[in-house]
Amino acid sequence: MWHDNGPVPTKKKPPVTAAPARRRELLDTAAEVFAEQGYNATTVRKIADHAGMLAGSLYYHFDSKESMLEEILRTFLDELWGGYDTVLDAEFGPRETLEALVTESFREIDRHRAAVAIYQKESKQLVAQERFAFLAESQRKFEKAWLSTLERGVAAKVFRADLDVRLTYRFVRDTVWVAASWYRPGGQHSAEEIARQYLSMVLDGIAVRT
Amino acid sequence: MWHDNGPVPTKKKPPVTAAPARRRELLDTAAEVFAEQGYNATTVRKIADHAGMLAGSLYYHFDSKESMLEEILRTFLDELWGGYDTVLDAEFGPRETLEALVTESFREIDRHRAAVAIYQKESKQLVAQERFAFLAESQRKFEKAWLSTLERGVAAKVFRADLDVRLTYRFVRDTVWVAASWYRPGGQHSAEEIARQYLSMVLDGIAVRT
DNA sequence: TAACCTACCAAACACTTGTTAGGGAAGGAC
DNA sequence: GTCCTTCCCTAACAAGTGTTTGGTAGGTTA
Repeated sequence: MWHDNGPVPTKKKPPVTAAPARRRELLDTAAEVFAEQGYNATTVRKIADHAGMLAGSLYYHFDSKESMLEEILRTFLDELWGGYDTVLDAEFGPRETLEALVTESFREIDRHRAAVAIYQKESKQLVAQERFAFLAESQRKFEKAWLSTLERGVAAKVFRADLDVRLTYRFVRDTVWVAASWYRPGGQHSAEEIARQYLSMVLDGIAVRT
Repeated sequence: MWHDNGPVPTKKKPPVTAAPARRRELLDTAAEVFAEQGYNATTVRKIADHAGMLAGSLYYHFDSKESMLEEILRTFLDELWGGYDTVLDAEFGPRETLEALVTESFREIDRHRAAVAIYQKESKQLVAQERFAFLAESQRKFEKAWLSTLERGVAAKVFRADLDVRLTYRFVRDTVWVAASWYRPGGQHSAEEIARQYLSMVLDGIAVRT
């Protein structure tokens, strides 16, 4: 039987609340390795190598490999929804909303390339675990935002009436996020340029108008 | 020192040449598990479970987990290029070629859903291994076929002149293959229907023409 | 009947995995 | 000086990994 003896010094003290700079550094390198090799194929020893330390030392900062993954994804989604909510709250017209969402997405890829790649590759298997239930919630919000934008556009006659909005949603969603697998910040195209090209394709098509 | 004693009966005789039906069955279930859980997260014991046997028994049919993966991908790519080459050899106009390639791709997803999902998820990390060099070759052929089709279209003024063909190629490629992650044969839409919707979006855009 | 082949099982192998426990060096606070 | 905190190392652990070896039930062939 246990008695509640107040804040017992149970073990070490992993700094959970105020995130030190070192913690961020380690998460960044971990995200890089996860994105490059895949989560399951990444061993904690590889992460430690890239960080210039030994495997066990990681457990001073984090209490499991999985919790590193969770924190990486949580941080990314928090910032993503910061940007998205700003767009959605502005209550633009459907076309402008779509343009802003796409542009914002490519900006997030620019800022969180590794996290997006991980999200895109692993989220499908992760949502099954209750620990990663926040992924499912994010996906629902995401779907709702996009579907309602497309439907508003069809209703306002700015998008074509014969559109299958669910299919269109899937196409747009996938194309946008999968870009994280080939996008390199500082490459030929900026995030805004890619967004412009993509929007021009999706909105007006690649065929010459006759 | 060894002497060459001719065709020595080295070990058992794994049936490499003529593929028995059982082999195909096992590869199909393996592909299913690989696609669902990811290659690295899939243990040979899980594959054996799904096949109703024990892990060691798999090694009567195959000589490694990796060789199962290789055979799955090889079989898929062989059939894929069967379809693609037929389209390319027909020498349609650029727009018709693009339509045929997209349609053929969705048909392949319909037939090899699991293999496509694996290919899409793992190929990037696999091409580094020399064993999977055939993936790189396939990617080169793939890129060449698409780029030349797009360029032909721009030259013939059936595709817009301000198109960034490399970006367009990436968008189309990704959207098509990533569909394997949500497509379910026997679902609401047939492969041809999805192809039609997708082509309508890419060619003519989703915006209403003004 | 005897020999053989096919397709599997049972049990182990060497190795890698994520994780933990204890210790210690460096540096600031008192 | 001593104490304490931060950050890392050394060394090991148990569980899980892909793979191998030897055996065997059942059918086919000679």
